[in-house]
Amino acid sequence: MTKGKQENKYTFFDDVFEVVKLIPKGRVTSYGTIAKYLGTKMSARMVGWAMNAAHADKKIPAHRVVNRNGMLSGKHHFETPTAMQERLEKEGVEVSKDHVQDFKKLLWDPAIDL
DNA sequence: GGTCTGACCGGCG
DNA sequence: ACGCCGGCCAGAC
Repeated sequence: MTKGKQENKYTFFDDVFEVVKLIPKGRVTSYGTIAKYLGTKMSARMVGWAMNAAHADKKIPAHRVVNRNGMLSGKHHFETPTAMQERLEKEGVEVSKDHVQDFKKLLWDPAIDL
């Protein structure tokens, strides 16, 4: 069985994509929150890395994912350095100086909403 | 095949 | 209060 199937290989990446896709409009979440929901709060870096792959999938609202400070840390990775902020504002999220206003209120926790 | 980095977080000095 | 460091998983060279 050691060389059976590797179906469970993409658990982490896949889980991240699923959660990010489930983020409601006008709501934001943090890398640590997702990682914690997956059970690996220490691997918040992986969540960000998963977003890198998510960039290939336009169905994944990576702009709704920010760091724990509510700052658009990944904005620099978007098409344009302002695309992330513009999109968030378009969805009703107030963004100022690359950081989400009322982040605590807009913070969407999968463990709570699900 | 081994090494390093990467859109982070939390603890410690 | 601020700064530094370690930790996790996976992909790229």
